[in-house]
Amino acid sequence: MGISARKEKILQAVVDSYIVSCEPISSSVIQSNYLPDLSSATIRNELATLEELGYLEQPHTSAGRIPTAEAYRLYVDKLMPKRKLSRSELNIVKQYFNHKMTEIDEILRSTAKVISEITNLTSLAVIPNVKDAQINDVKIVKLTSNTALVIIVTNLGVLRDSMVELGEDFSEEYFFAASKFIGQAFKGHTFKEFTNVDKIVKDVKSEYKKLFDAIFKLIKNYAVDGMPFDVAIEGSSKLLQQPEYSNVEKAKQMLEFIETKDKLMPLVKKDGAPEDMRLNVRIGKVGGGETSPECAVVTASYSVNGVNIGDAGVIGPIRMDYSKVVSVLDYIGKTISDLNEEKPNLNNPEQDKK
Amino acid sequence: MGISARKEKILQAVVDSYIVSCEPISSSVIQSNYLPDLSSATIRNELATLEELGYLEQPHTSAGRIPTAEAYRLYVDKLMPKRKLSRSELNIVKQYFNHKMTEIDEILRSTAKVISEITNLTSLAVIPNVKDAQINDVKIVKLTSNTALVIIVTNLGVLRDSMVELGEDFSEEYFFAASKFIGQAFKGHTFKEFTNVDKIVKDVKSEYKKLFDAIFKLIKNYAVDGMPFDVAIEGSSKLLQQPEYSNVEKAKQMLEFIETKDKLMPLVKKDGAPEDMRLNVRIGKVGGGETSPECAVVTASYSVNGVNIGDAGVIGPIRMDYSKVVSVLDYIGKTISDLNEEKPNLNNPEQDKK
DNA sequence: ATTAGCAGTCAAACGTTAAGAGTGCTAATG
DNA sequence: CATTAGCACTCTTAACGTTTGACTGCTAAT
Repeated sequence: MGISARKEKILQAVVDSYIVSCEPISSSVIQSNYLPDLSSATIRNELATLEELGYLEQPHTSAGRIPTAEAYRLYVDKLMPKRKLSRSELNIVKQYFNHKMTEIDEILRSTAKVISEITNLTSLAVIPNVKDAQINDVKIVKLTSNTALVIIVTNLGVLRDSMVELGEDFSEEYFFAASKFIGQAFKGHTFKEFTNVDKIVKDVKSEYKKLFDAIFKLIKNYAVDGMPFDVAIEGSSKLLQQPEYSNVEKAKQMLEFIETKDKLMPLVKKDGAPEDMRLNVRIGKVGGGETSPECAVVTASYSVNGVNIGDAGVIGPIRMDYSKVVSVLDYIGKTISDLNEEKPNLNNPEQDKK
Repeated sequence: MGISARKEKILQAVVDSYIVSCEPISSSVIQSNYLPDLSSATIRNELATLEELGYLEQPHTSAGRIPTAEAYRLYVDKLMPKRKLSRSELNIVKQYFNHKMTEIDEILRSTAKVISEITNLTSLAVIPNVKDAQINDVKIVKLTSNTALVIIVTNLGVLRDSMVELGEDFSEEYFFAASKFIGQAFKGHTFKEFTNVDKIVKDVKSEYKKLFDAIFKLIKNYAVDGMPFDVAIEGSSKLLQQPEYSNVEKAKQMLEFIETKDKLMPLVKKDGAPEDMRLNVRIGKVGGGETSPECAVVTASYSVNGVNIGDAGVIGPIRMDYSKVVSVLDYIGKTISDLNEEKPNLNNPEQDKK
């Protein structure tokens, strides 16, 4: 039960136009730039109905129309033109990803940078969880008399190291041997498998019990909470380039919102949408609560080897170039997947430069 | 060859006043709020001479005076009142530092957060170099067939790990043994000692030669370049609270400046000032070049155990509460030094809560 | 259903005026 | 000679009224 094809065309014209100009669109510009075969009066009639339907609004009686959140929604889902990245944009992406990346962190940080550079918007990248990552090995290294460093090697890369504290003073040799034993115990399993307490706690040699328990607890934490909270933000200043934030009050509200990273986290998780959908588009009062500003968040889930390593995307005014954003996110998604020829040392294969 | 005591009093009144109001200061407010025993006419005369001396300026003929960069300079060096932190401010600092911090990164990040929270300004913290840190141990852990992870334990904390790549496939036992040997070789030395190539390359067992060389190169890099480039920024949105950035253009320029972290780095290094001076105050065109905006940067060097671990401070409009900023930086400096009772596991000693 | 044409509306731009804040100068004072 | 009262002068800011021009909505014709 949609709207007529002509209405769709007109709506698309309004959104397309408004995205670049950020000014109310009049019937005459639609006519001259998009639909020269229709009279402006006809377009005016259609605009009036589109306004009744909730897709458009007028700042005041004698002004043009601007799209509502509904209009953007429809635009993204149906009307938006598919765009290819330009040669130079492709090159920018390639340059960012043509060197080695050892840490998940680094990949996401690069992703955020390149997204911001190409879209000219503020970008964000999060590491939501490593639940699905597979543990390849666990290494334990003695640091001081009662602390040891635990390194978890996964199929995605090396995890930010964690400290464990033990009451006793064990030797380096003890940790070396323990590493081998404990590494074997976890090897091949995903973090997710340790969500339930009592799995795989089979026959732990009593001498390693304490250490094993500490590391088990560590891994369980990863499985439950995901990664220690990390959001990378790039290009905050890009926000101020947008005319909707020429009002400092609005800009401040938005910047504050972006800075409180815990409010940002839930936005990249798609609610309701099917799990396999890679793209997540939120338009309007994104945070739900009253405090969250009117804005749009477009993110994509990125995978290496079929395993989700995180989400990245943009945050900005509702009026953004969705078409460009989507194509950038899409292309980067492919590029990241391609990164992964060797594990866990995610190199970019040389033969890529065909 | 300074200015008269009365002029200093008046100048201080202007700066003090302007810092809170951000509006041109008239002779009458100085009289009523600061120097009731002088007539406004006398103050006007003094203001006129102070303007000739380059300490003040008028936005237009019939306006009050605002301080120049020179005035702030004098204010900071001489006129500024010494302030004590309030009870609640002290508590904020304590709360930030009352849990364990294992990594240098973490300390600086916390420092940036607390500075921003108390001063209500954008803060920054950098890790300029670890040249003076002492190496306690070096651990090498096998990751994949041809890569290994190197962990350098210093008296300040654990360094962000680095990857080394070796042509051959060595066993875990090999790395374990190599760790012991190589750890011994570097133990007790500071990074600085490896600036010159040929020191301490005494008798390396030929079997470890290759690995040793790789790690030696790594440590030399730390010695020369310092830490891999890291600047933490907190509270960018605080910038927009300042009236000088109610103009979006100015705000954008400033945010962009803050975001290009490589421009920020040189600002925390004091040029010309004696090495032991902990405080670094820059006022005016801080970056030197034309592109850098008019602003002020106040940073302090922080040390643990007499070793410099980094610098942190604030960046904001020239009109900032220097007195408060200096006292905050000072107090935090002391707090950080106190953190270090155990090494390298920088715990906050329990007995601190007297 | 479409469209030409026109009256009506409203924001933004402009010019004018008035108010008010603050100075510099002059002349008087101790 | 330093200080100060007093006043004329300057310049910004706010307020107000007017004009301009951009669009629309409606009506009547095709």
